[in-house]
Amino acid sequence: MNERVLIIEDETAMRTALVDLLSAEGYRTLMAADGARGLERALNEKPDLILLDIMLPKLDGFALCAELRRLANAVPVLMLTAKGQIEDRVTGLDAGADDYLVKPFSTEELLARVRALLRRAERKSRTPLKLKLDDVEIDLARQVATRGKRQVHLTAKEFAMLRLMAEAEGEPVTRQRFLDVVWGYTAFPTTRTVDNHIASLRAKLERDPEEPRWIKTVHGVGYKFDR
Amino acid sequence: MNERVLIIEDETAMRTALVDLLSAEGYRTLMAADGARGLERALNEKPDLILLDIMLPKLDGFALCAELRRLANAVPVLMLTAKGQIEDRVTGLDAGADDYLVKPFSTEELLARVRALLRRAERKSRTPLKLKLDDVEIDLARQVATRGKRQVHLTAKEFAMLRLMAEAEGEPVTRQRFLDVVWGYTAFPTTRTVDNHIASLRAKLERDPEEPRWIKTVHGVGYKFDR
DNA sequence: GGTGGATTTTACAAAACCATGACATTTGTC
DNA sequence: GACAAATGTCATGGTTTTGTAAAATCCACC
Repeated sequence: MNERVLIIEDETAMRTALVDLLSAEGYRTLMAADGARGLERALNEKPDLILLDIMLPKLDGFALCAELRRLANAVPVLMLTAKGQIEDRVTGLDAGADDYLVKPFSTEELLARVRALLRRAERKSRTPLKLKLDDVEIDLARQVATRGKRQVHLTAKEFAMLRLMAEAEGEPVTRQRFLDVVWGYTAFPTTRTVDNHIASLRAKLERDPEEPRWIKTVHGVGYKFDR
Repeated sequence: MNERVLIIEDETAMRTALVDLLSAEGYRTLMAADGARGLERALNEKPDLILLDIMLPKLDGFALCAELRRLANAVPVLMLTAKGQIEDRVTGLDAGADDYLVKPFSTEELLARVRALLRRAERKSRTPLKLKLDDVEIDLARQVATRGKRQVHLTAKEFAMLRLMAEAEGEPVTRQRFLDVVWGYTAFPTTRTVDNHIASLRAKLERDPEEPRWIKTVHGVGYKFDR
């Protein structure tokens, strides 16, 4: 409870408005007026969420976000963009933002997104970093999998898919969502590619890949990880 | 009681007419004259129902509705469309509207739909997300059913039919309603198809499918779920 | 520029799901 | 009980979705 939100925004009026709004909602707020300080506070104070303007002195929002991700910081980022400032959401999301909002926006709209992002993050933090499937152990953080003593080699994509399913906590994940999250918004493989990776995951992890115990198909929807 | 209805409509005459009509019927009314404000009020004030014009300044009805759903807001939406404005109701229902009405409509027609939607929503909020039938447990939200330890596999259509019957709370559901709700307004299978799906539901869920304990036939009407 | 692994595409087979109609059985009515 | 209408059930076929192997491509690294 009482999540901490870092607001990185150079316009004073907007910044204080955001602080007031979020404080009134019960969030604790932190501020920064330029990109360099913003990055510093983000790393130092580990907020639960960042509201990030794109146009910023010193270091713009894209660069800041990309740098965070480069440092393996997974804090949820909600980008704020003036209309027309950004051609397509792709750029922002590629830099690693989790959602974006076009100014001017209504307060409720903002709060709804903030809540959604925090909920998603909460869920993420709840998912264990290790999975056990019969005799196979998977360390999602370190990207290592073992069957008994022997190492099982999984590729980066396979780990990412597994993590996404684990975060879904048993809910099915659609093929489209696999593509959006694992592949990103700039790559466009066919949805059949997903099936192939599922097949290889099953081949490596399931006792009987023909009758999967863990990675289940949800016909017409996608796949789910069954505990 | 005293449900709150949000009216999003740019034509002043129509808007005041709707407000007058609904107020006279005992509903509390809220208004918005364009899509952006409409979305804001919808999120802020959480009405029990929204009357939504399609042609709107700022943000049209389809987009508004789709955005609501994206934010996981399930408020019932009744779309109002001028004749010829919309080729098929499918588009609106695809955007997540619950019903639609073509202008000009009679006041009684409108009130009937409003009542129907509110009743349906009320019911929905009352129906539990899990059903128990002897040893079979059904989680309608996650779409998983178990008999003892073992999973019982139900198809998407079967879950949808079960949910519809559960929401009816023991009232019989007609074959036509099954088709309208589960199959949608674009598919037209014969009513016999419904019977077949009922048969497979019984085969999977009933102890003795010949003498169903839960899924009862109401001769000349349809089927009901008996608790 | 060659090599090896990862990834994607492609193509085809298999499985799941669904719709239909025939025929048997049950129900309601007279 | 006889009849007609409604429902149960099964076999069948068609369509969509999924499984998977093999070929093609990509890409980092040497």
